[in-house]
Amino acid sequence: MDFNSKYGKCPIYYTISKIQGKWKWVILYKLYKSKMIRYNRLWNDLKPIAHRTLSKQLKELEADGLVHREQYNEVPPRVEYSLTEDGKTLAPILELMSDWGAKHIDSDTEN
Amino acid sequence: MDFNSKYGKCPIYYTISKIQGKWKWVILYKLYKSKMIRYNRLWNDLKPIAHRTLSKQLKELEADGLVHREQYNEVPPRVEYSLTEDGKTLAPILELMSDWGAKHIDSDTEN
DNA sequence: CCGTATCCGTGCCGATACTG
DNA sequence: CAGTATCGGCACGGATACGG
Repeated sequence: MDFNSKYGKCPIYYTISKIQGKWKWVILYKLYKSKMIRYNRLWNDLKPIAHRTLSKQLKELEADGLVHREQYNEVPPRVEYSLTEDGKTLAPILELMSDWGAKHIDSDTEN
Repeated sequence: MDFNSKYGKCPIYYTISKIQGKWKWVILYKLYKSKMIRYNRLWNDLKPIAHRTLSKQLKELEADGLVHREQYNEVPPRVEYSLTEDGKTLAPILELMSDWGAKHIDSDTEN
């Protein structure tokens, strides 16, 4: 494996590097399930996430072309987030990750 | 979504929390593809990873029951790592992540 | 060969307060 | 409502050296 170039030519390393951050996968999953969701709704669903964190990770996802941001100049302001076409290609991974987690939460004795 | 309990009852959050760490997905992928691999081989393939990092993440994966460690008391010592049955259930995700990365590395203009 | 010990930088992330 | 600004802690991970 060659890590000299930026993403090391290791496909899976590229993927996890691109979607790094404690909440990014969860954010993507939420957007995937909601199709479209307002900032505050997202924030409430993901609480206890901090504003700064949510905002920053959304911005990064947007810059990476995975998330689309639509702003309506109303009063009060409204902003809706959704997956881009590129972002939607992650859907199978999101589903599998969620399924895997669901199966293993149960088998954990605690909780 | 409820994050009061340890894993917040959010399956995908559980998954990424369990497999957190800059290299864990790559390590798992390597083990998946190799079936079984010696420590030094792994270290070479993942270079520039630090010993401390590789060792620690392997230990955590072992503690989480995803990776099996087999030690042979020879001279020189030999240790082989492989996926447990539980670890193998991640295979579809590993495949998809790798595929996704492969597709998107190409479409990145740089590199 | 296969790690652990030690030390240390930095980058992520959270709390809180403030703005258009 | 939808964020940004500022500040700070701390956990993660890297370099290096040493041990079984």
